[in-house]
Amino acid sequence: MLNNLERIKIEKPVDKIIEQLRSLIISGDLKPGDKLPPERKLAERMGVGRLQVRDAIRKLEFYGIVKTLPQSGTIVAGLGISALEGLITDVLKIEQSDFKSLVETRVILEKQSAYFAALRRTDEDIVEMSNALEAYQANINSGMNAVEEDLLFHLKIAEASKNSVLKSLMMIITPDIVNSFISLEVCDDRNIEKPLDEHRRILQCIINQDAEAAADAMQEHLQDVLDYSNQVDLTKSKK
Amino acid sequence: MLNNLERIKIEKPVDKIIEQLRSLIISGDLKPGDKLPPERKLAERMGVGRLQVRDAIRKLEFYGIVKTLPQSGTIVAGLGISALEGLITDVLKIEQSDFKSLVETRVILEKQSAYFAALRRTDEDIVEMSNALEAYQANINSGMNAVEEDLLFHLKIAEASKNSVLKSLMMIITPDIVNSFISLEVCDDRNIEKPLDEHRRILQCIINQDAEAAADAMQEHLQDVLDYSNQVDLTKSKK
DNA sequence: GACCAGCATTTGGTTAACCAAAATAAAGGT
DNA sequence: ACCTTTATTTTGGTTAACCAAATGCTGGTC
Repeated sequence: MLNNLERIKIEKPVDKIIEQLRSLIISGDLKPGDKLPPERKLAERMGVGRLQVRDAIRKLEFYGIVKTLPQSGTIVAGLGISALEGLITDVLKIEQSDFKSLVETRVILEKQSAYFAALRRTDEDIVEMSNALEAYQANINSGMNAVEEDLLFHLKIAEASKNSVLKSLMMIITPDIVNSFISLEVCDDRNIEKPLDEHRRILQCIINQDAEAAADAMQEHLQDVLDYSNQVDLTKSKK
Repeated sequence: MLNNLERIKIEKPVDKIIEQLRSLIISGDLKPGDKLPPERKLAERMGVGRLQVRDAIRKLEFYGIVKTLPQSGTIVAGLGISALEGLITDVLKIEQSDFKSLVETRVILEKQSAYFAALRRTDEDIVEMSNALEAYQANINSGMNAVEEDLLFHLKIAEASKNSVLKSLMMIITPDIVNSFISLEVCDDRNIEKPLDEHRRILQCIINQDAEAAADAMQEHLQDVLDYSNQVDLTKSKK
């Protein structure tokens, strides 16, 4: 309904600064490893406040593009110029991920997560996953919204996979998943029993340490969403 | 050599603030959707400067946990409390990812990336990937370090996969990969021809639109690193 | 009584001044 | 001539004051 309003182009000032930093680096004389101009100089040259430059550097540092040493300076990290060129532009666009890519990637991560969880789960992991599943079931039975508990169950699987990066990436895309689901109104109240059964089946495969079956069960569980995302993509392409 | 020095526990103040915010949210009365205390109150209550609270909120906002509206307040985003509990703790630890998880996850992403690239690549993508491969080859032939060009080739494959999220995630973990490689000195100068051949083979599979073969070629290409990461993991567990 | 204009307060955003650590330059001693 | 030591400048980090927009309140008007 308010999707039309979302298109207000908010060119946040920090993004413009990042863009200028990008051209500064690409234009040449900033090899990886040597330090870029101090914050004051950058602020002055770009005609903006120093705090905004600071924020831009923070964001770049968060992505590992630069490394700032206190009271010493900010250096560009090991990643090279050629890679940076494509990198920074997409850092800016990382939020506007399209729904299809989002779901597609989620399926990949979840499948592997279930696969590794089946191989590596401990007894404690089983308890955690079972508890999450029960909370999910309880909310469904009382007719409440169970989106949180649904995600919590998937998160517990990721924990059982013993792969911290896999779990972190899943958590990174999870908020986008939720937002997309809400805005697209996918979470309608039909099919309240089916996902519950699928969750139970996934858990059973993990308990049995059958990795292939767990991955398949997860694939099937997410297949509906995947199909839906393809439909959405088709309808959106008409716009 | 300086790995011993890396263990200096730097409990950055902003992380402590995030931790306190977490307990604030979990402790109860902050339902998702309503706004948390203003920055000044938080700074006063925690006994820290306001700018640090500000940075913590920025970081949380970046992860989509909260949403800050200018001149109005900061609200916690849609994601629920139960999910947040596990989420924020790992946001703090997202940087210290262990090498094995890093490589393992990279293999997953790269395999799928090659798979989709084979299915969806355009003629323009082929040109881009070929150029990256040539640049890689040129640097190798002249005896220079080709890490950047190596990654650039993989990045072009991700672009050809037409999955923006997949590409973004790969770019998120790439800096960590590079840092780990450097600190562990994996990139020794032996085997300079083998990866080049593997790159060519991967590209050929993608051009042929043979998705399975492309994924297998990528798997084989990264198998050495994967094996090495398992060794490292074993040696590190002795420490 | 409902509604709206206008004022005061709240709140995130911004600026400028200041601080301490680090790097650099300079001086002095060997 | 070289190294050590010290003083100065540079640099990121921090604090406090200020700004503009947004919210809530108040009083008046219809």
